[in-house]
Amino acid sequence: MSVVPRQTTNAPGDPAAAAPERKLTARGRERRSQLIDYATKRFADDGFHPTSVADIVDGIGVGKGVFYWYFSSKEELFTEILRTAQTDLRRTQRKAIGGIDDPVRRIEEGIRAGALWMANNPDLRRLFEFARTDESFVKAIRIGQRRHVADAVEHLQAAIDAGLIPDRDPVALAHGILGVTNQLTMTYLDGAGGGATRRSAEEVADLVVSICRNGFAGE
Amino acid sequence: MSVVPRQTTNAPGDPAAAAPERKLTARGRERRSQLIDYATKRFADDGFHPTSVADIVDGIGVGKGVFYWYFSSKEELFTEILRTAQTDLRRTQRKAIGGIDDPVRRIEEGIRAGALWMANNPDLRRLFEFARTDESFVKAIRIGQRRHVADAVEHLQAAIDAGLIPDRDPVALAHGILGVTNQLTMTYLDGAGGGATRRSAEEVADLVVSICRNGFAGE
DNA sequence: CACGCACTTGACCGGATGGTCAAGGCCGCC
DNA sequence: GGCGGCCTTGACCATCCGGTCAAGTGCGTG
Repeated sequence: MSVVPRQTTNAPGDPAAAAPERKLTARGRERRSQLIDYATKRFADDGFHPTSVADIVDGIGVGKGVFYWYFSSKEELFTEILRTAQTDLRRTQRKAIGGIDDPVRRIEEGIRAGALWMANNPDLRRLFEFARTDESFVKAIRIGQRRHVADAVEHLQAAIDAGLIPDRDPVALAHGILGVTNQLTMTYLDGAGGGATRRSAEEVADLVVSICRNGFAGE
Repeated sequence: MSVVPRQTTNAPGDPAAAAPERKLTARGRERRSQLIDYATKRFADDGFHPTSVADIVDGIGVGKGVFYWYFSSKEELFTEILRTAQTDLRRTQRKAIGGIDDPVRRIEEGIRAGALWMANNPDLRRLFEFARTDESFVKAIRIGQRRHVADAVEHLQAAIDAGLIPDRDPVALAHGILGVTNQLTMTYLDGAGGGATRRSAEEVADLVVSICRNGFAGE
């Protein structure tokens, strides 16, 4: 019997990674979550490539078949983690700016919520960062990032239209905000701060907002 | 023809992989550069882990032994690439602010030079980004980043002392600048810009400087 | 021209990896 | 109590990987 090598290439820009889509009982759903949680931790700690499927199932204490009962491949698992994380981040931000009317405050609270999410989910933040550097996942990450940027642009444009902030390229601004958020949360909350003082999540969020609003020279 | 056992390894008890440190002829130096250049490209295109030593030597068209004649391991090669890239970036920035006295202009030209370097060395930028996500290289990358931040902090502090910019945490500011530079060069110059307009390296550098200086609200 | 050393070859090794599968256990439901 | 399907096992497979090494090749030098 010939071995089917790999099922990739469907429509361009649409990575397949078909999930098994099985009927899961309560027990099954629990095991699936367990796999996702444990894998997230291992991927964040040791990296995606260095973490083998055997590492994951051994760490949980189950047979290898369990993994492939719930996921069709290691890539699919990772993509699934990314997708749900992006959804959660977006929901968190939307909720944070819920009842606010002032566009500038909407921007600021959105930034703060984003920074806090990164601070509270350091594993997922690391996974995002890795995914941006790996050809296999770059596409998946960009879908969420594009949406993320679009959300921010909307509020920036509203503030510009209302004459509340200067008229500058809102897309570039949105990317700038993203960059500051990533870098500062990593530096101050992931142990990457070389000699930098340790800070709480709230302090870092305030710092991010302040820098995004004023830059280094703004009044 | 008897062969005297070659003594390639250095002093015993040295656990860390060290460079072979051989006497290289002109031909040898050229080969070494060729390996570094080709590996840089492959690492940037396909990723560090997915690129095997066999890929590298096959791509160049030499035997596997050649690789291990010049480098003691794949990790050592990568670390070497990182180190020389960091040195080059720093030198470029120092040169760019050479004859400038005004602290604010020094900051701005430093940022611009950094952004231009990233734009002109997209492969190395990607390698930096990956290295930050991999436990094995995080330490190496942080050495350079710490120095990079320290340079920026020095100029920011000078500007603060001269009363030219507001007195805000210069370390956080420096990290913010780094984050903006990385994100914008990636977005606009690495093909990661989802629908964003294509821009020249100079335009992006100006954008980075502007955002770092004023944020989204600064006048 | 001959000698020695820088350089190159490519088969080979032990081990790890992603993924498969036939077989068996377990649980809920009739 | 028995049946069917969700779940689990773990040996097995083909392949690949980083790294080694004995055996050359060819160039610079004396």
